[in-house]
Parts: sequence; structure tokens; C-alpha cells
Amino acid sequence: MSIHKDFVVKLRGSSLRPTKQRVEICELLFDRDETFHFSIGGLAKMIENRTKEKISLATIYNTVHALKEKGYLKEIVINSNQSYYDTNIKHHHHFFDETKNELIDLSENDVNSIEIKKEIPGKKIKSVEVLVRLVEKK
Amino acid sequence: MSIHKDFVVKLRGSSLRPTKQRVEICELLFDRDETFHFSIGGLAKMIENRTKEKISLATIYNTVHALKEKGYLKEIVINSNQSYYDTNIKHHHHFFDETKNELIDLSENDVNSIEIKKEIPGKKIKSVEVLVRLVEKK
DNA sequence: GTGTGTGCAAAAGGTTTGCAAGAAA
DNA sequence: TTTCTTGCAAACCTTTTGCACACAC
Repeated sequence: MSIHKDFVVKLRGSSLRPTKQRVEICELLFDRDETFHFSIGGLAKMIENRTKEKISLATIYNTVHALKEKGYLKEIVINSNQSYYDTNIKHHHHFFDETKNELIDLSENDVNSIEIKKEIPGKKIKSVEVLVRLVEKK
Repeated sequence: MSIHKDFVVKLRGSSLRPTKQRVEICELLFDRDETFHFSIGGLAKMIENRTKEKISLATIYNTVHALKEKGYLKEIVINSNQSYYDTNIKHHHHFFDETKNELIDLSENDVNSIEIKKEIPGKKIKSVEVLVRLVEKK
């Protein structure tokens, strides 16, 4: 089965119509050996630079949000002026290289398990996110 | 010594001229028993609602940045559409209550110590931030 | 008087929205 | 044919910038 068909199935399975634009974005995001980190601006530039036809920004936002909604992408919060996304949806943490503005995955084994010893009445923990910022070693 | 004078000294000590606006913002931020979390938009609203004269947005941004620069405020990253700041500058982590959009400090004792077992050549760790997202207990 | 700081308005950057036209089912 | 999706432009929100005026020293 072709990769193309894989994504058609994937999208259809999540009740997302496999439009040309969505399939193309899926290929870009998921047809990779390693997990992929991106910002929407960066993704838009990648799409622009391809020879294929362009996809409008609104559609890129729509698609990324839809994929996130369906659980195929995770949003990572790094700073307050841009959203980043990760194709690795397993629970894991991140390095953020502040020089290169680049994310690096930390596997389960790279960080010891985190215990939160405080409770807030009526609330439960939805997620625990660790972000390790990196700078040049002097 | 009056509170007002305290802040004049604090500002002067960091070579920031103690202007009326800066002193007023300092009073708002630091004249408290507990640590204070805020977004600039929220701070601007608080200032607007006081009877005293208004302070322009640009000045609020300038002052908050200056205070952060001098180490009196810490920036906390929660989501990608707004900056949050914390008057607690000790190393600590946070709960973020997603229902109320509210930050809660986690003390050193509330979280076990975190070990990062991965290294990136040429890089060193600048900070380790833990954000625990909270939702309603069902 | 000099050097900083303030305030305004405009601009920038990322994201969202409304709506008409187009594609999928 | 009906429903969903796309694309464009305008709108939005937060943040930054340029510049004239005002204030601190």
C-alpha cells in the first residue's frame, strides 16, 4: 500500500476528508523516520518552497488544529509568541536549544519520574510537562 | 521607612530611575504578602481600574521588561499567546489551572528533584521548568 | 542641560474568523 | 445535492517600535 493511501485511510478514520491539501500536509509531517518538531510558520515556509501548488495559511492552521484535535500531533509550549508541534505523541519531555531555536525529544528514560506531592481540591492533573532549556557551554 | 521609599531604593539600586510610573507598578507587584502571577494585559487592566492616573501600555511593557532584566520578575511560559510573570524569583515550578487560567506555585518540596540523563555536546542546561496542568476532577 | 523615560500611534507577528467558491461524499 | 473544506482578506490580540515631549538627575 502506498504512503499516500496510508494517509487517506488515517484521515478518513478520523472523519477528516482526505483532501489534497490534508494528504500533502500529512506526507510532510508523518512520512519521516524521526519525530518532527515544527512551528506553523516554519511548516508554511516548507510548503511554499515545494514545487507543488501552495496551500493557504488558513488551511494549514485548520489542518494542524484538526490533526492535533484527533491526537496525531502534540502542542509544545516554549515561548509566548509561537506555537510548536510535535509528531511524537507519546508522553515525553523536551530540550529546547535556545541558540538554534530547536526542540530535541527526551525519552522516558532520559528523565527520572516526577512526583507531584501537592494537591489542589477539586482538581486533577492533566499533564506534567518538563522543558529543559539549553544554551552554549562556555 | 515607607513602602514607597523601599521601591525607590530598589529601583535606584538597579540603575532604574524611580519615576512615578515605575514606583506605582512596583507597589502593585511587590507590596503583597504572597507571590503574584500576572499577564501584562491583566496588569494593565488593574492599573486602569485604579483611581490614580493611567500608565501607557508601552510604559507597562518597558517596566515589566526592565524588572525582569534586573531579576525582580520571572517569566513563565504557559501558552503561546500571552506572557505570564511571577514575582517569586526563587527556583520553583507551577500548577496551571486550565479552568480558571490561574497559576499556583509549587515549592521546592512539592516536586522531587529532576535528573536529566541526556547530554547534548557543546550545550549546557540553563533551566528545568515543570508545568503541571490541572483540570476539574470529574 | 543631558540623558532617560513616557506616551501615543503605528506597525509587526502570529492566529482566528467570515464568507463565497470549490471539492468530496 | 448536501456537507465539509479551502482560500482570501479582514480582524484580532499581544507585543514592539519610532519619535516628540517630559522628567530625573
